[in-house]
Amino acid sequence: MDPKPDKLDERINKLKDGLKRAGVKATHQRLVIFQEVAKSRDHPHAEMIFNSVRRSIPTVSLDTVYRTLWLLVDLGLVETLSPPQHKTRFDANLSAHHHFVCMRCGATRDFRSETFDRLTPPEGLSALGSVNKIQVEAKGLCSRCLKTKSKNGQNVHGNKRN
Amino acid sequence: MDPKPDKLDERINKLKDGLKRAGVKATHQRLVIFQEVAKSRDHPHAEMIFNSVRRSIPTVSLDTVYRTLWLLVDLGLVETLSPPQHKTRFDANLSAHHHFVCMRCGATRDFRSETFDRLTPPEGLSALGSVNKIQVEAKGLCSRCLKTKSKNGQNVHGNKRN
DNA sequence: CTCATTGCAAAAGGTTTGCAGGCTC
DNA sequence: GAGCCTGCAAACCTTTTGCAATGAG
Repeated sequence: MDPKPDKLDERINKLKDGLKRAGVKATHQRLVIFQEVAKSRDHPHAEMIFNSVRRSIPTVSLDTVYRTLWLLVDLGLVETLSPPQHKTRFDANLSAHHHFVCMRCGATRDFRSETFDRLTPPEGLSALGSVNKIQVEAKGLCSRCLKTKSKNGQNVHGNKRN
Repeated sequence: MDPKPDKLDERINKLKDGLKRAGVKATHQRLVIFQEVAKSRDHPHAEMIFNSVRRSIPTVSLDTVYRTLWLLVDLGLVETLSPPQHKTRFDANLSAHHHFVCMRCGATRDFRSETFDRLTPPEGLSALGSVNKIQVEAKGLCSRCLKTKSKNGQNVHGNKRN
């Protein structure tokens, strides 16, 4: 949640470390972009980040924000909430079930768990809004992506993301 | 998961019911589109559905698929896996946490739960792939959307859908 | 000084919309 | 037969890419 300043500093150092280790340059843009993601309490999308960053770097461009974000994801310093495939997926199975999601290609499969079905929202969650369902997401890599992982680098079953 | 035929029939009837009750027409396209979503084991996106539907209705258009899917979502007969906002969201908080997601506007907030942190993948899940993290998603409507719900119909904080 | 990185502008997906003809009720 | 639906084409919005200029190491 709302990271305390010292916690934020710590993260920034981790970032600089990570950048150096990866042999990429610690540009002003990268530092500011990371800082904006790290200090936000919601999970911003690229344009929200773009707007915050613009306050300190008015000339920054949206594509730099995207490139930096994906770089940080590749370095393991930032994660995406959902797979990087902007395709809406549909579900006609309205009974209780849970999802295994491949964070590389976005493939999603149901799985059942009586234990997970019984989970209830923790105290205080209702402050954020109304909860309709509690669902568990197992995030990882599908067997297909596991196979092609080393070969193609970041490539995804015929999709390109570089 | 893989729905048995009788189960599928049952769903189709539920669909026809729902359509009639909503006072919309039970066109051939709608029936086939729903059937394709209902019988697929993964969670297809519009184009996958489009391709399946094309096998029985070669002249169907992609926008009809979209319109029908959103209609079914509005009628509560189909759900989307993630909010209908194709914007990738980023997260610099790598420690264990869980998400409250507004299915209307996509707003996402962290929440903590020691109980949820201790969940482990059920037996057999590894058949689908490797699991990196287990995360709980509380899906619902954020307080802001709860307020504007009745007023604007489907509209979302300045975004337009429909 | 050198090469990675940026900003720009244009392209590339995915999704939505306006309109005229077609089909359900 | 009336009006909802569909298909088409074009628009729209988010994200990606090619290129020349810039700046970090």
